[in-house]
Amino acid sequence: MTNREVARILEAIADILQIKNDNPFKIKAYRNAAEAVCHLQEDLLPLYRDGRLRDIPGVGKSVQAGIIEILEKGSMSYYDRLLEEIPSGVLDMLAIPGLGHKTINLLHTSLGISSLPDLEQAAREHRIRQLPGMGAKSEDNIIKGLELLRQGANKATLGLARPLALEFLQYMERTGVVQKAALVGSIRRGKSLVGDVDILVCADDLERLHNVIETYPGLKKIDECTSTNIKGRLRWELPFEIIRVASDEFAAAQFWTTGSKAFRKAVLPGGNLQPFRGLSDEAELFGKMGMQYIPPEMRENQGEIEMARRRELPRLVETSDIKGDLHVHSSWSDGGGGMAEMAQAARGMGYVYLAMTDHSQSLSISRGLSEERLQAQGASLEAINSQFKDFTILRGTEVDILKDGRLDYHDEVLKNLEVVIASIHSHFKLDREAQTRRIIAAIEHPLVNIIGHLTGRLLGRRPGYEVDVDRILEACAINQVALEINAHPDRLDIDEGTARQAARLGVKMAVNSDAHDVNDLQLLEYGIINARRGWLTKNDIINCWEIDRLRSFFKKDGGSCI
DNA sequence: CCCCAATTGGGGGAATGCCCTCAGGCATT
Repeated sequence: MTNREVARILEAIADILQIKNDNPFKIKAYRNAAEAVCHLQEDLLPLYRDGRLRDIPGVGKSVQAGIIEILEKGSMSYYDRLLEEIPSGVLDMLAIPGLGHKTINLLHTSLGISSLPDLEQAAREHRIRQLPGMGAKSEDNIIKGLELLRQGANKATLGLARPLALEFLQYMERTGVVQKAALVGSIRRGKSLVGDVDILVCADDLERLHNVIETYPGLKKIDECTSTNIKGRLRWELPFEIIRVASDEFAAAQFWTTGSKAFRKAVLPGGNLQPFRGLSDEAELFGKMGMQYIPPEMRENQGEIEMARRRELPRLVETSDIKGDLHVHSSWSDGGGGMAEMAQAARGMGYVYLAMTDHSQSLSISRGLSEERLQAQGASLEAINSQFKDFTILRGTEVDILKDGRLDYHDEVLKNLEVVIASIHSHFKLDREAQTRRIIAAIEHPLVNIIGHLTGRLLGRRPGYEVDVDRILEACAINQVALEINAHPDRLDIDEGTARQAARLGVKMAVNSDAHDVNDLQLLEYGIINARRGWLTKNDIINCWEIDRLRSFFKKDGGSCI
């Protein structure tokens, strides 16, 4: 059980209590504990073994007891009892935009709605508009929200699926039941939303393989079990498939099961893998086909096959190419770590620079910095910076783009910063034209360097706002403004398609973690995967550059601006 | 519920505008 999963249970308890209209401080306590567990740098298990769970700020006597129960038994009796009152189907309704705890309580108690299907039926039968505070529009929004949910249904973010898949894979390797094992399928290709976990294995002892899988603590259930296939579900109902092949077929099977379907069809139309038996790895296989090795992230049949035949594949960016992170929050706004702590962690990752980019004043919910506090932060930052010889903290901001396209700080304030990210955090529902003009106004502002999370999408939860990407890319190219690839696995914004289009137009990008604590810095990896899916090289990505080149880009030396 | 002062009891809410319906819930990181 990962920290994140324990946190999700605590969060669910808070949600149930809030729906029940319980003591607000109790709710807050569970939410605080969930957040604290989420931001924890250490695993809960060793903390539990050393009896140090209470050391976590926000974890008291009773939450500690709950966490211990979860770690020991995989469940928690208080949570189970709450679920009897408020079933999980009621909690599912929280995913619908516009429905919060109060409204859900009303729907549950007065109409007896306990699931998403119940909700849909009630909305279609116009029973919801009879409730106080609800009308025809509310019913409309509910139906729209349900449709949105259905689109993302049965898909998990890479951020959820990949760690679970790796944990499962490592478990099988640790038990020694597999001679070879590899992640394949859409997770290997790095898709941002995946349907299932596909793992390829070689295992001589079939019976033992079955036993080992049946006793895996992260297993929910097994649906199907043959000598070549084991299908079932992991935690969070994540489907998995284990594909068992002979040792001399492994490389060919790796190639075949990684896909994608379109790639397979184009590169090997007959699907005859016989000539590729006995190969030692995929590289050899590509060699036999007269091609360069195609990285899994590119295998979508979008021109990469022809390029590989001509030996013209780009050298894709790698995590080790990253020299710094340009979007990081600290406890000055809504981050969980101090500036020095974040800087040390970034330095520990081998970075040579880090931009501190806390929120600006309009985003009050994130304790956005007033111009005065921003100045104070700058002074503190300089003091920390002077302690480093081989590392630089860049003074920056994630400044809000206001409704009309103006920025949330005066130019005199922005002038003193080295990195200005401009992002949208409000007015998501402007029409396409207004939204596009708003963003272009920010791009044309001479002091803006990067546009943060361009579309604001949250994978599986919220579509991005409407923007004209072509016009935005054009404006970025003209004004020497970079687009962010926000690496958070719930965002991955811009997406791979936009990234590829941007690169073709000469628009530079920044792969940023948007970290709110030390752990989050590691999320940058997902951004790199997404960048690779967009065929990017280190030249396309400004935080792969030396600091001098980066600084000169920010000064827009070569641009037509200023 | 947790924390912090003390060892039983009091204090603690992230701020603000939008939206839909008519007072207040919801969304934003």
